[in-house]
Amino acid sequence: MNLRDLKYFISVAKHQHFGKAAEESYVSQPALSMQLKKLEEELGVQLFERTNKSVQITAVGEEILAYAKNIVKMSEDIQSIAKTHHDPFAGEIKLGAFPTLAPYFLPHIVPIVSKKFQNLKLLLVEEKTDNLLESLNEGKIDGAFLALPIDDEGFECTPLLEDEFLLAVSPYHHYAKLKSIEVEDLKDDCLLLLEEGHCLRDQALDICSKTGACENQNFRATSLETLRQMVAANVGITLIPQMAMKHNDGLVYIPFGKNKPTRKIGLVWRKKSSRVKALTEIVKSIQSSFES
Amino acid sequence: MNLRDLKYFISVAKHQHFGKAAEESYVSQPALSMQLKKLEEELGVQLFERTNKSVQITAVGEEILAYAKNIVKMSEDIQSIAKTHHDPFAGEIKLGAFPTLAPYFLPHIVPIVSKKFQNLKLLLVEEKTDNLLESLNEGKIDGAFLALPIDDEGFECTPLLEDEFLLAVSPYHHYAKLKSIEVEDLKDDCLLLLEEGHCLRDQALDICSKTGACENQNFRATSLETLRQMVAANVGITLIPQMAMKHNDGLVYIPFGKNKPTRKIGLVWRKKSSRVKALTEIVKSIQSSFES
DNA sequence: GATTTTGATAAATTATTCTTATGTTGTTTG
DNA sequence: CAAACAACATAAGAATAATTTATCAAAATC
Repeated sequence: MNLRDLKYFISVAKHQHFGKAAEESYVSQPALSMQLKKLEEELGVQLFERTNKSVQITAVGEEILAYAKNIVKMSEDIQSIAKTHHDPFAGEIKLGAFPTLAPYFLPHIVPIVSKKFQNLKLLLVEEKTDNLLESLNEGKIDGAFLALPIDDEGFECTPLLEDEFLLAVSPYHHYAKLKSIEVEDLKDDCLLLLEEGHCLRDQALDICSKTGACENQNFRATSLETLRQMVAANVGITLIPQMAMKHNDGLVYIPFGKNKPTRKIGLVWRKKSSRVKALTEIVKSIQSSFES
Repeated sequence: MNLRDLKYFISVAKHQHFGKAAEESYVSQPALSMQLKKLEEELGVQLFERTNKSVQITAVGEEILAYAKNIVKMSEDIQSIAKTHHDPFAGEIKLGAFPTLAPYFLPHIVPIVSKKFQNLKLLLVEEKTDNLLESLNEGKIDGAFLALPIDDEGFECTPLLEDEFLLAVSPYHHYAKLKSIEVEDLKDDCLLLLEEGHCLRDQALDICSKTGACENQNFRATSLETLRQMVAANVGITLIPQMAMKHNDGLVYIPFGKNKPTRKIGLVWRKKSSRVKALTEIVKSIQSSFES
């Protein structure tokens, strides 16, 4: 069986005439006759009763015709699906971001991207980095906004921005009056950190280990907002990325002086991703939005 | 696009491996790779992301996969439909008989045929001859029990039996005592006949015209049973086919002597009918039932 | 009765698809 | 680290399949 044969079949059923069907199918009449004969032989049933006067579909033919029409329709559906996806800037694209980035970053870039690519549906996922990498690998998402570097040969990473860490303290904390601070000054402090699995925690720990600062072992926040509340309550101090900084949230943010600790944010995708085109264009549009 | 390509596609999606898919499809791996590549080019979308390590279906691929599976399933449905109809003595067969034959003839032959061809569903239609011929031509029915001869080149006719006409009279009629009668004896009689369109009427008129008998113009029955009632009420006399004769119906049936008028009943079908095999076998089984 | 219509058939050509052999790339292993 | 392996892509020739043109045969029309 063959899609083409089914189309011939449908055409003959429609016209009840081999010649007209052949014309409609842009083939010669013998070609169509032969294919139809072959189809009948393959199925072992007679699809039409032919006389010189008329071509009549049989009962089995009628039954099969319904299926044939459905099959051809679905094959056309496939082509139309392909066509809409043919435009790389159409269809759905699934992006992820980790939890300490998503709520502060996505609200900025989503309007930019969706305005530029009107036919692109952005589906967003907020997950911890490890889960995002797994989803990426499994093809569940097309790209992820992650803290670079990502060490995986299968991935392509494009840096987007460098996000500065600030020291967040309560207004009543003795650091609150400082205009700036150095990383080394923290060597005797204990920082409040997020629970395991957050990359922000790892980044902060990394900074701590370089300076001698330690982690407050009594508490681990489950979200950055919780952390913010804890600092406001003067339970301790922490590092907050500039992006997550809020004005009038009851906290004092102290910038670092010379060796500013930062996190580098970039978009990551599978090298062989079928959405490479869309992803690189998304990166471009985000980058140009930073320039203005 | 092509049914085979879709099968290849489904197989690769299933195994996530070209080699295994090729094995399952009984083709070489390059053949499968090429067809899939062609399919991708035709559709203008990438169906899989390929690395040496893994084969992953794309989002579009996933979407198309669902359709492809459906298409392949339906093509298998077609084959199974064909297979069940492959037995020429299976499925439905539509037969017709005219009204003055159907109620007396079909009850005899239906049990015989349906016992012999257990998988054959008999659908029966009772219509006047002209309508049956039209239905036959249009393929609405596969065969018809008609009074022969039928003059149509497109039809095949097989005679089944010769049905004798008897003269039906009331017990109070002056013919009632006769043991037999000749057609010529009716030359001064007026017969009760059926309304227009019944072949029995035409047959009776034919006999009348040969003998000089006339039709009773005051009344035309709509069915043979009505006619029987009229004769019983001694309104007139008529010709009744032997097949429709009843015992103890209050009528006297007088057989004709030498030149017995008869109607010849046969099965008629389109020469090119797809059910020729079944029809000829049905004829055989009916004929052999008469012998016993 | 000649002509036209319509589907079937035949032979040659063209197109497609397959197989085998080989290439390329990345991974695993001794 | 090189060799072997695994997996998909590519190439060329062979095998299949489908198409076209020409022709036939049956039936219908004028």
